[in-house]
Amino acid sequence: MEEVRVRFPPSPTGYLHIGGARTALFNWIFAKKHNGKLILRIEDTDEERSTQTSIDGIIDGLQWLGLDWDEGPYFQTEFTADHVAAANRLLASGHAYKCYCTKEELERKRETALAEKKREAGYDGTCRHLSAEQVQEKEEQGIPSVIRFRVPERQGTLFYDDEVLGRIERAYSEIEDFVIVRSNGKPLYLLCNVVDDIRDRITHVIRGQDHMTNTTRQVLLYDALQAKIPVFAHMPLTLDLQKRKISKRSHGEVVAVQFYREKGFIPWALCNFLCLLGWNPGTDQEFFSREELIESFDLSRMSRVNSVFNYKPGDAKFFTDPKLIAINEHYLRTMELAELGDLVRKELETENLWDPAYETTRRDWYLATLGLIRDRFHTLKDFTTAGRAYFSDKYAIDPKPLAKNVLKFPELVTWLPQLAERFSVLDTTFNAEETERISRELADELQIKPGTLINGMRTVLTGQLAGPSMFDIVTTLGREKVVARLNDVDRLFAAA
RNA sequence: GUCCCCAUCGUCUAGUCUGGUCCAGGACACCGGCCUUUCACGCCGGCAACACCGGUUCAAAUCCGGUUGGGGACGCCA
Repeated sequence: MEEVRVRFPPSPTGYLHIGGARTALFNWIFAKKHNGKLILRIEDTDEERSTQTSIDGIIDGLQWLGLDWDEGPYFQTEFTADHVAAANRLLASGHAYKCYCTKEELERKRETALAEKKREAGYDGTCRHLSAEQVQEKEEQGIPSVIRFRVPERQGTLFYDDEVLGRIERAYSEIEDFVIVRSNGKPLYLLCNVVDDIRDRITHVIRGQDHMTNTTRQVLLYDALQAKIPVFAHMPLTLDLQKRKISKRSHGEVVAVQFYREKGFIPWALCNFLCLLGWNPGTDQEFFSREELIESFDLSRMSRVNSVFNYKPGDAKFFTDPKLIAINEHYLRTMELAELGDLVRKELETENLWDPAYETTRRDWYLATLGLIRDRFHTLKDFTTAGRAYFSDKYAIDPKPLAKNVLKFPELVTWLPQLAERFSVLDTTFNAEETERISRELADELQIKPGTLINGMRTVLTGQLAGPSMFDIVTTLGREKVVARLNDVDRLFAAA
């Protein structure tokens, strides 16, 4: 059987956004599923808009997501000779012709057509039937020209069979003679893309529905170049709540892959979310390991309906699609602790909170602590913010619990040190049961609710309103830190 | 405007090809309850959709036609 070869061909004119990442993901899964190859090709023929920063960002983003490729990155501009040769072949075989119409002329024609509101398919064919003499004359005058593809003057429709959408048809008469080479000699996307796909022996072109009109024209190109037409699969698009195509321009960083990296998302969680946009396995399964996704994936289960990225600007709680957050949370609290440990390590390192002992003598403590605190967290960032008190003695006290659980009870300034004193004599018995017993006992003696002591303790020890069971916190932190922090309670009153 | 694609809960979607098991299933979000020293997690329960009209049929979310709605494309961008 023929080797499956797919490609991801981003144009480096901006960062990698989630739509592009989704396209890359589906191609990646497809390649893996069929033991095929994924080719990364940077389509940088638009010299004015292509940037190195963008190239780096795209590659960086793909790597972060864990989407690896088998060949490339190739750069389209390195194959200009191929593209020009193909254009010349088309010219020689009569599949293309030189067009001397100027940009300005065409623009004027377009505008008048638009004004009359009866705009027909593109180019009017002025240069299509130029005689050899006329062409020679123009050449001698040095009039610049572009190369246009000569769309066959056929009755009926052109069609191709899309793996997702079924048969797609379009009347030949609806397809204009499109430009394949600019007047400066630079070949255009439509041609380059086909020439490269032929050279790279691409078998399946999996891309967005926004390419559908390109595909009909490219099918013509494959025929004219006498190459086998690949299988096309047009995926539904991802839109915003206003049903607009998502883009950097109108949506900003929330659609950038980089944003999720900076926000502390787990790369695979983003992939998992993305694969559910326009695809489902036909079962109720929503969480997939890589292997499971590759196993379950099938192009035939791709939806034909555009999906909406449920993002509401200005929402403090749901700063991106709530389902994406939910999926990230799911992974955060169910993934292997060792794996989570590696991800959190990076967070701790950037905050200078990493202790090498977490890899050795304190590894058990490190992983157990992550397991204790992760249930309440949303992203990896929470480990160094809300969870900071577990890894550092310098942590902020949230004003809300400070007021509610501490300042409201001024006597805590003596109660908590009292508690600390009783804790301090505990040695091997400094465990959850004993610390709880002692705390309740003291509350009883002071004739206050245990909650007063417990909640005050939580605020002082972690700076947080909420957290794990208080006595798990106490044992995790250890006697020394607990005693020190409780004794230090007066600083909170002093500061207030 | 022209061509192409699409149409199930607020969002992601199952079900449509092969009509009956669907007074439409799951997930997220939301609401309520349980658990609890806090907040979560977890568990239980609830709210919520077949765009509209007509046709075919004993029977339509499912097939057909139309309407409406949405999207995409219409560059010497990719």
